Amino acid sequence: MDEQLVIFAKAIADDTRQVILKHLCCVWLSVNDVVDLLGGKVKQPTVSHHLKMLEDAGLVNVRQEGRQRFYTLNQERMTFCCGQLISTYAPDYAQQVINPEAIPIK
Amino acid sequence: MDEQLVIFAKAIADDTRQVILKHLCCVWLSVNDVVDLLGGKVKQPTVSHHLKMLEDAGLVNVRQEGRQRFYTLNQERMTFCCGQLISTYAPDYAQQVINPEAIPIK
DNA sequence: TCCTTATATTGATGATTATCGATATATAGT
DNA sequence: ACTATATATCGATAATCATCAATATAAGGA
Repeated sequence: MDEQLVIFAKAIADDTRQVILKHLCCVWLSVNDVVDLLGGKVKQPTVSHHLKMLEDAGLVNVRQEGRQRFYTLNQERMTFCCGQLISTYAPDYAQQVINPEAIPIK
Repeated sequence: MDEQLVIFAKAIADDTRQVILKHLCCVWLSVNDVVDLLGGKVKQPTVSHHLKMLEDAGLVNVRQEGRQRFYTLNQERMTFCCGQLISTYAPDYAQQVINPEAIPIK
């Protein structure tokens, strides 16, 4: 059993976290930036909690700057995990769908 | 927000269900077949519950035969959902990694 | 040093979910 | 019709998890 794939799935198995991931795509945002972008739907401690889960799953990169922590989506990791999912649960498609050259190692 | 992607993620966000999916890869199994393959770790009602979740997510195909229900992994659906994940959360990789010709429509 | 700002952590609460025993339903065989 | 088998559903319970208010930590500026 690939424990990593379960951790990955749990990390994205929440609508709030998926919204956060979308906001973190291609940009670096501080925690409060994310809180603001969510428009008051969730408070800061909740956002911190979600970001920690995403960090534990390797789905975000983090950069500390002074007292702020900036997060961004880790597209390599996302791609790798999806590649693992397809290899494991869609082996008949893996060959056709995936270009192994382009899949990040880890 | 793509609700389907959250449903998909929730469906695979459980280790028992991932084990079940692996057993259902490339073979048709009855509910009791799955129960047996899990070696007494989970009872039949629990397996039925998991299979229902997987069915709701479209991740398994079902075939009724007499009083038995046979399930198998839906690799097309798995591939489609992973393609959606990559398109959404790894757009910079989507072009290189995915062969759009090979991705199932839905 | 004191105050402010940014984020993490703690503890509690409500909601969701995984699990099971018991039971219902449905089908096949006798 | 009766029995056995296969699966689904129900109701309950325990575990997990999302959320928040309060507080701790840590860093920058006065």
